[in-house]
Amino acid sequence: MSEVKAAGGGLRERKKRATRAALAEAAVRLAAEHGAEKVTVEAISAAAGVSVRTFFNYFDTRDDAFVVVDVDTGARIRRAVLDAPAGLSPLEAVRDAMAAELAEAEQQHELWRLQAEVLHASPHLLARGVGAHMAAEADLADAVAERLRAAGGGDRRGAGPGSGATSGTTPGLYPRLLASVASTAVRASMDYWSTHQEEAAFLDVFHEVFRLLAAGLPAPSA
Amino acid sequence: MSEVKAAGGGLRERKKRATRAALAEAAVRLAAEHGAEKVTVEAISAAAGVSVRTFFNYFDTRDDAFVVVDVDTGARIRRAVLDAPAGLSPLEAVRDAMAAELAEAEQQHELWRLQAEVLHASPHLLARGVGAHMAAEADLADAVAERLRAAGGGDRRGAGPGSGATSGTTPGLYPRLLASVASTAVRASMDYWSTHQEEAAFLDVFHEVFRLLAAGLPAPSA
DNA sequence: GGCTAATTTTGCACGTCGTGCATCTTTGCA
DNA sequence: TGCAAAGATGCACGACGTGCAAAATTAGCC
Repeated sequence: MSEVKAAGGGLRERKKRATRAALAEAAVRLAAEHGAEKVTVEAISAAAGVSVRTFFNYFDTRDDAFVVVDVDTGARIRRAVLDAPAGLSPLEAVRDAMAAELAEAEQQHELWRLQAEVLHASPHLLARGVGAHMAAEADLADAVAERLRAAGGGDRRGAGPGSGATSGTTPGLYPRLLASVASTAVRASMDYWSTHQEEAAFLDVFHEVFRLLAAGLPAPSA
Repeated sequence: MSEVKAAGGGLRERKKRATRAALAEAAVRLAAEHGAEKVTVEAISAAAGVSVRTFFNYFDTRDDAFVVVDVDTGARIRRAVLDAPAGLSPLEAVRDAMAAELAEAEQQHELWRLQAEVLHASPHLLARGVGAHMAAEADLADAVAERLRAAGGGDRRGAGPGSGATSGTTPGLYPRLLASVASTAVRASMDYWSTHQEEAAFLDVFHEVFRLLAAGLPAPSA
């Protein structure tokens, strides 16, 4: 079921990662050219030089190939949130963790840009993207809850179940909200930026979005 | 392609709405009982007393049946946002519009509850729900932009493209962000509430979420 | 009631998706 | 080199989703 191991030095792991990347890239390029709905699994597989059956060894769904997310992004963000300076608010910690990750992702400029176009062209895939990030969202909520717990020390008003979480229990309302809102913020930033690529840099949009969130989404005229 | 007309007195329209509702209800009930993935279109169609082909006359996708959203919810919310008292902030206007809509939805208590369970059980469908609300999200962004334009009058700092929108142009960053964050807030509320139905009323969770948003998502301990 | 036109439902054929299973090939290791 | 583990492939099969044309239902009219 699309098992994917973390970075390993072995030749096997390396090849698997390469194949997965090749499939994802082929999917995005074909979708950018012909439209996502017109791209069959057969075409993607052929472009990547593997059989159709193999495609489904890497992705559970055709659409997953367009949305591909680096598997250990979640783990890195979790760590960044936990390791962030104690002075930062949860929102700031999450912002910085995501910014670092996005800056990295933006390095493969062309492919990322193509993907943004593809996702923007068919909202259907945007939703799939949200789904792909949903597990990561849960992890993020956990990380936030744990950070709260660490910061709160003995007296952890609002960190226990109800608005936070003890490690091992399910996160409360606040961590979940923060995680989902932050994910949405990324999506909104990408969506806006993908239609204004010439006017603004993505990271500028991203930071403006978090500024608005931290300010409580006040009317822009005020 | 899943054409659905607004409320009409004709016998034809009435029957279409009834069939659609019957299909959606059958889908949710079957999913709640057997798990969403195990429910075939054939089973849903049989339960609703129509042919498989007819199912696809009402829904583009099997999953759409689980996620069904009242088609003119979007229009009602738009109107509520525009008609809200001038003293309310955009966030408050959106909150109240959504609260009214959700209070209405909660009237079919049992079915709504079942649906919440089904969606929560398979995150896959939650994502589909987001997708279903995506168009509504764009409408909401438009409404927010228009409200800003109306409130700002001649001097509409931040309402024009860039952070708002003139009616007819595509919404700026702020309206899009507000719309997507508000939608996410609803989703987060439902998600949390669906695991705490005994402890808290849904609308209480909902209002707490918007309180947190308006406060800029501060750490709960502060 | 009966007739006609419009709309809806239905069956059928077809292509694509996604999965289980058996087999073959490649990799890792001694 | 030879053996064991893991991945790739082909094949069969059920389910999804769509176009098309025929049958059934409804609305409007006499």
